[in-house]
Amino acid sequence: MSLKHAILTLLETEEGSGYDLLKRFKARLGFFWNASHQQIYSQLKTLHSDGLIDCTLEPQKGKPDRKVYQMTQAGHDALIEWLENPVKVDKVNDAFLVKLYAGHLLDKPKLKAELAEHKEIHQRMLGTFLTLEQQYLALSETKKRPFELPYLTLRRGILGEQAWLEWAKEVEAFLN
Amino acid sequence: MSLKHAILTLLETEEGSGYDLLKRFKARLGFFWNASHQQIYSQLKTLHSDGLIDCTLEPQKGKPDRKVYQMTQAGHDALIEWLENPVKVDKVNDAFLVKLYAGHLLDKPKLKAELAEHKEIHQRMLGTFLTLEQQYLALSETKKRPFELPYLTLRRGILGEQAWLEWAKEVEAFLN
DNA sequence: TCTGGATATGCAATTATTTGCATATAAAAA
DNA sequence: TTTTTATATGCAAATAATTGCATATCCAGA
Repeated sequence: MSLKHAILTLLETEEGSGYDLLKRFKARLGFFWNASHQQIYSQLKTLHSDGLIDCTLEPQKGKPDRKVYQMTQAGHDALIEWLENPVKVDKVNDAFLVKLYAGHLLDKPKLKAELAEHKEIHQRMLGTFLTLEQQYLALSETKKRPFELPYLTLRRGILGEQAWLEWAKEVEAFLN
Repeated sequence: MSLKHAILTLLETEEGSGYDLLKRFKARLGFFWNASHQQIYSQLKTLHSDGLIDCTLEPQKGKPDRKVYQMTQAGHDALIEWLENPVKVDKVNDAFLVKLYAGHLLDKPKLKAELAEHKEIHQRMLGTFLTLEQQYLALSETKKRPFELPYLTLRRGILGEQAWLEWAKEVEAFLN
C-alpha cells in the first residue's frame, strides 16, 4: 500500500504528530493521494505496532499527551524497499464516466448541470496548482533544487486538469 | 457504489450471464472502471439478493446451469435514481507520484526505468483507444448515433493518456 | 458570555477491493 | 497426446477506504 509509504516519506524528512502529518500530507501529497484523517491516524498506529516508526510522548498541560512519531531504521528500510519495487499503474475508477456512458437514460440538462459542477471543481484545482507553480517558478535556482521532484508531481496535476477541462469542452459541445 | 450501477447499465441494454457481463464490462466500461471478475460475480449476487436483477437458470448438458441475469423494475429505478444524484469527482490515488515525490531516496536510473515501464503501458492504452476511435469515426452518421456517449468516454481516455505522455516527456527531460 | 470554527484525536461498522485459491470443460497448439 | 489457453464460475481471507460517531480544547466574534 502506498499510504503507508507516503507517510514514511513525510517522516523521513521530519518527525511530527498525527495532526502535523495529516496537514503535511494534505499540503504535499494530497493532490495525488487522497486519504482521510481516520486513515492516517490508523496507519500511524499500524506503522508503530509494526516497528516502522517510533512514538515519543510529549506531555502537555491540560491536554492529552502529544504523540510525536519518528522514523526507525526498519521504517527507512521498508521505504527503500518499496521504492525499489515497481508500483502498479494508477487505476482509474471514474464514476462520472459511468454516468456519461449511461447518459441516454438521463436528460441532457441534468448531464450538463453535473458536468458544470465537475468542471468547477477541476477549474479550482487547476487554479490551485497554477498558483503553486508560480510560487515555485519565482524561486531562485538554488531554492528550486529541493522541490524539483515535488514540482514534477505538480506538473502532473496541471497537465491532468488541463486535459480534463479540454475534454469537458468536447462534452459540452455535444450536449449543446 | 458505481460498480453496481455500471452492471445495471449493461443489463439495461441486454441480459447476460456473469461471464457475458464480465466481458462486456471489460470491453465497454473497463477503460474507466476497473473491476475483477470476482467483484463482478459477487456484485451480481448482491444485486440479485437485493431484487435489482432477476436470474433465470438455463440448463446445459454436462455443464452446470447457466445463470442469466436480467433487469427488474426495481433495478431500473435504482439506476435512474443513481443517475439523477451527483457522483463524486474522480479520486486520484497515484502510487507512482508518491514514488516520484520520494525520488531523492532512489537513484535516477531506477526512476527512469520505472517511468519507462509506465510509459509503455500508457502508450499501449493510447494505441488501443486510438484504434477504437478510428473504428467509430469510420461509421456512418446514423451508425455513430448510438455510440456518441461511449465515444465521449473514449475521448476522455485519449486526452488523459496523451496528457500523461506529455508529462512523461517533462519527467524524462528532468531525469536526463 | 455564548457560539461556531479550527485544532486535535481516535473508534467502530460498513463497504469496496485485492489476493489467493479452487473447479471444470473445450478447443487448439505443440 | 499432452499441455496450454480460453471459457466459465465462484468462495474466503485480508486489506483498504468510507462513513458515522465521539470527544475535548482554544480562540475569535456576536
